Amino acid sequence: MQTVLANDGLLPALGTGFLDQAPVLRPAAEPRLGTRRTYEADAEVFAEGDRSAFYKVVSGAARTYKLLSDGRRQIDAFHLPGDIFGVEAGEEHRFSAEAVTDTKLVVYRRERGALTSDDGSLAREVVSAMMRSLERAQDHMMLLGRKSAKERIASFLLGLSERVAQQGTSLDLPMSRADIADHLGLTVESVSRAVTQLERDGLIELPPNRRAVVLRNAAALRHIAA
Amino acid sequence: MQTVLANDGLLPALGTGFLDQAPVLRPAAEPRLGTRRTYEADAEVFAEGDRSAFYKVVSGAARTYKLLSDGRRQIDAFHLPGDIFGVEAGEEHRFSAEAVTDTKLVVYRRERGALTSDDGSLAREVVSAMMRSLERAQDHMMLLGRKSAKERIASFLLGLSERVAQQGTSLDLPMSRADIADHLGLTVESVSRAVTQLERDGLIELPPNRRAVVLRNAAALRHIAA
DNA sequence: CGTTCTATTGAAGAGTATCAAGCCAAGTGG
DNA sequence: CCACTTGGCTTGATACTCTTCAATAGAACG
Repeated sequence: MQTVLANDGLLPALGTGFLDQAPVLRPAAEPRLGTRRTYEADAEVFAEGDRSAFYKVVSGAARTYKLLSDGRRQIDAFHLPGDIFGVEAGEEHRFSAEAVTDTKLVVYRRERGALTSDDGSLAREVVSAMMRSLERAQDHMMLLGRKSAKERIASFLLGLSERVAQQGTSLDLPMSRADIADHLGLTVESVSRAVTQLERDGLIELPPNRRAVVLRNAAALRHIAA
Repeated sequence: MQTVLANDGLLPALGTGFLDQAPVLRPAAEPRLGTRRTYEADAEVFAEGDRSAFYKVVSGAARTYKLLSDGRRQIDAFHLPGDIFGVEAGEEHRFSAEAVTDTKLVVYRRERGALTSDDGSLAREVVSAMMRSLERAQDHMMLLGRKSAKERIASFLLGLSERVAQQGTSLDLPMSRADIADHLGLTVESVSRAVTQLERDGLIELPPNRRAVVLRNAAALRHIAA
């Protein structure tokens, strides 16, 4: 019988320094299980009610979202290379997922032994991913509940830039304005106006096609982000 | 060496039916570790930056929240009897917690062995609590990002009533309008207006002190909640 | 019975949504 | 290589929901 989540490890782990021991971004570690799949832009990865599995982004980006009956959409998160998403408590997904652009994922199906036969690093990664999701969700609730449009955009751009970590260079925006709007609880028009405003104020700079951003004044953005 | 998170259990558990095996509400099972503490209304349980520990509500209610520098507050969740809160990835709490009313909690400090010497049921409860938090957070993001004031109030009341599970009877509101407002991303005035509106429409009924609700027409509320 | 705190109600204003063009980049076919 | 089309982004005008500011009402407590 194989111990799944580190013996002697997890709960202290849940506590102190767990993430340090098992960084989520480990491109080096080739998973023993899981199959690589390619999705083209806007392709469905899974839908609400599908039997759950989880996924790790290799390249591209994915969005997870929920819909109301009248079509209103809330994108709870964008998932970038290295991120794990789709972890669920139950057997079925409670939200849907799609590729934002052409995307490669590793799919881990929940078959018996799929994780137990591993050395546990994937298991740790999964728990770590879950916690990371929770932390992001908490920050995002603050954004959605209490921040203005401008503050939301500033927060979003800063958060994205921290995650891709290419300081100084241009930050790619793989997602459309509609995606950003549905993530930030705004309309496309409000997103556009806030972005334009920040651009006019000289805090950011955008190329003609508007699908990338250079953060000209990250300090000022941080100040705005509140 | 003691296995912390059920051997052979956790990851399939993360997958299928884990929650069924380890229901969070188990008032019967007396925890072997953890100390009971009493807090009076509005007392601080922990603050952002405090060394993390986690807590189980015995009676009363707690709120966890974050603040922006200018004082705007977002209450990410209310915690009712049976709920576990305060689980963190790092060593420090990333948000603050206070008692909503006079409240009794069991405090589990993260000392080495605090969980390992247990039979694992607490560990399972903790992971389960984390997942539950994540699910609630996802639903709450939909509420904050996309629902109207009236929809938010309807969702909130229904959610609360499902959690206390006293169908038909009066639902206690231990928290103030300000708390509700900061949870739902509204102002006290908007909360009050939406509540009054639902009352005028005959969907709910409130006592003179306005600190409880009877759901007169749950079906209609569900329809509004979207 | 007054004080205090919370909740409600009213009026005015701000911020974002909605509706409607217009613009521009990228792709398509001649 | 150049119209033409298409889809996403931006911009403008107006509407509406929620906030803000202000006052009143009501419950709880001494």
